[in-house]
Amino acid sequence: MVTVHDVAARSGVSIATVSRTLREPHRVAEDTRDRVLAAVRELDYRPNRAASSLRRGRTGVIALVVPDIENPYFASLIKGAQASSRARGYGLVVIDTTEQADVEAEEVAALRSQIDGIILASSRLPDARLAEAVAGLRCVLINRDPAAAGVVAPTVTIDERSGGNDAVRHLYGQGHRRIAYVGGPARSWSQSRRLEGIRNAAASLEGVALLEVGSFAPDADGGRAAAELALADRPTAVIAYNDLVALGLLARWSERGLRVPEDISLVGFDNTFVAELSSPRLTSVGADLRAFGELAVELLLERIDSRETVDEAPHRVLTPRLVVRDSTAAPRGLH
Amino acid sequence: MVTVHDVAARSGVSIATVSRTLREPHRVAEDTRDRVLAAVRELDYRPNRAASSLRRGRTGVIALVVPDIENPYFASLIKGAQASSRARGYGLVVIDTTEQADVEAEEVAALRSQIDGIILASSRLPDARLAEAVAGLRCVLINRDPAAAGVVAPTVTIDERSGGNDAVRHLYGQGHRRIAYVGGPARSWSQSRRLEGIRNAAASLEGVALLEVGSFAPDADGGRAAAELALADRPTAVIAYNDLVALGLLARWSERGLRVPEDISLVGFDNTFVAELSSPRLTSVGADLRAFGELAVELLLERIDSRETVDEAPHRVLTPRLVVRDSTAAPRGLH
DNA sequence: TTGAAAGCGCTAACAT
DNA sequence: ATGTTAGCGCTTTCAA
Repeated sequence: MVTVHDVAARSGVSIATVSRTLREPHRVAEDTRDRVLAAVRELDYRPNRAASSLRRGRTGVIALVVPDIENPYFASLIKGAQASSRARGYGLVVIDTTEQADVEAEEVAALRSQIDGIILASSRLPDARLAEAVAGLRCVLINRDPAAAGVVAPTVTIDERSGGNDAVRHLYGQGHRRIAYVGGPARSWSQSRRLEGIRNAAASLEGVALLEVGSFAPDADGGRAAAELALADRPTAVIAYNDLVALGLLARWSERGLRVPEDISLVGFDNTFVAELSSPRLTSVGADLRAFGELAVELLLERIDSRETVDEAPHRVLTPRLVVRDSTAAPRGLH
Repeated sequence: MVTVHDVAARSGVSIATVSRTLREPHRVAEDTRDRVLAAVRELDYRPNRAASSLRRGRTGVIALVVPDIENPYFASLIKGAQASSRARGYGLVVIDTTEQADVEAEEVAALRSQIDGIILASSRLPDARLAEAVAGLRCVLINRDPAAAGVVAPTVTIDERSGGNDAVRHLYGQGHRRIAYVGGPARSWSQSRRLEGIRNAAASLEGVALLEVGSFAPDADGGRAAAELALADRPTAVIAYNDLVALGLLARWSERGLRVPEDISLVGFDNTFVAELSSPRLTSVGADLRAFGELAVELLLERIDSRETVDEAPHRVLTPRLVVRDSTAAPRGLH
């Protein structure tokens, strides 16, 4: 293992100068710096992170906690966070809580002293436990209200209301007037916002009947389960809680001979990569998830670098975009 | 921050005894141990990893390097690795190389001194560079030949030949005789094995015509691009390099009115969760990817724990299973 | 069975 | 501008 001592010996300076050259290059004379850096390169010296962490009290590592790595939504989020933390010289450790609040709490507690900060995406912890879990921790919340009881942390969310609104208006513009919404988990933060946006849009648009189909699991099976019920009130278009639900609907409908978009239009949420996988491809409304992850990392690192503890935290809201693909068209009557 | 000193003070012993209680409980008197553990619990003491790493020369962290986190194949692999390393008390850091060999090499070099071992999944590095990258590193290779020039490392692979074989035999059993194969990247390890298995099976079965359709990108777009060509020689069934390619085929065929499995049967590879998303659901052959990830972690930790450097490395092969769903059926002529 | 003490590699305060 | 040195929290000899 190559240490500061080796580099110091090779370049004829003290170990302090080696460290300084790497951490505060401007405090070192140019020719000294050159010699040190040359030695660093020649020896392929890499500072030992454990030693550095111990001394500085910072680890250079941040954590990203997600409920499920396999979920395409979080996969993209992670991808973005990964890229952006790498670019800024931080390590990123990803924790998969397998959707269990207890695992989440325990992992955060275990990580506490080993990381400089933490990003909680779609935390499954109720407000009180969340506040307790992140107390005294530099932390950024994704998909969670900034007001979450007692937690002062930067927050980054998506304007789900606006997304719901866009979905309805898009369908309305194509001529749809009977629009169904297949909801996600009743207690979900996104679910309530999306529904709100959808309701608002429906109410403010002439002659729109909004048919609410209830709450379903936020995956393809949920969509399959909802397939029949969604058709009960004869909508000409359906909005699904997310892309996976939409694919479930699509699958079941296709089995019973219903064609999309000829017989019925379909809109998903989140705009994950699975929207490109189906046939027809899925019109979907969502934010750029990689950018979402990148933004969270940036906010966190900002927090970490400005050592002072602030009393107020920024709250950033991303605006989703509706991506029109092949699953939406004018209702049959208009042809 | 709670340290050994706090615990020592609270339980009336020296810091050495605290450390010993945690690392070698058997070397401490029972009542002492009880007192120390009580103090640990009361104070919620967690050993500082940086300090421990520095002293012991091991970090308690392993790395898993994958080409693309968003790929459902690797997502499942990660999920398994995550669970198994957590269970064994190790931290896991996941690196996404975004399919770039250079990034892979650089990340491995950077990680070198900060981890106890590394798992490379589907490395994009050519043999020579791979050998250089992992020299002197405890490492496990996933989806790579054990003989990879000069690297002595445990390997875990899937018996892709057997998978190819199963796919053909399944279709044969249903009555198919003209079977097409839409290949993946020509230089890919899995691709050549799968093709080999398919060829062998086709050759050993009475009256089977194998139609090789060439090499395509291993994603849905690759499948879309291959859709027409795959039909050129009038197969009654098609095997796709992987599930994503299969979904691409499915999508394009569906647009031109071809029905699966009524008009043509379709088999995917890898059995990822997307096989459940389509309509019809995709018959697919693959190993349990989570188990795959778990196994890799186990092999690595075994290597780490038995400190001696061994000259021979285990080579574990998983057998894939064919999961029959709705995309395969007897060819039309047999109805 | 327990304790005292050295030291892992690095950084930062202080001295020159 | 550079060097000397203390010490981060822990583990592990060595001695008692």
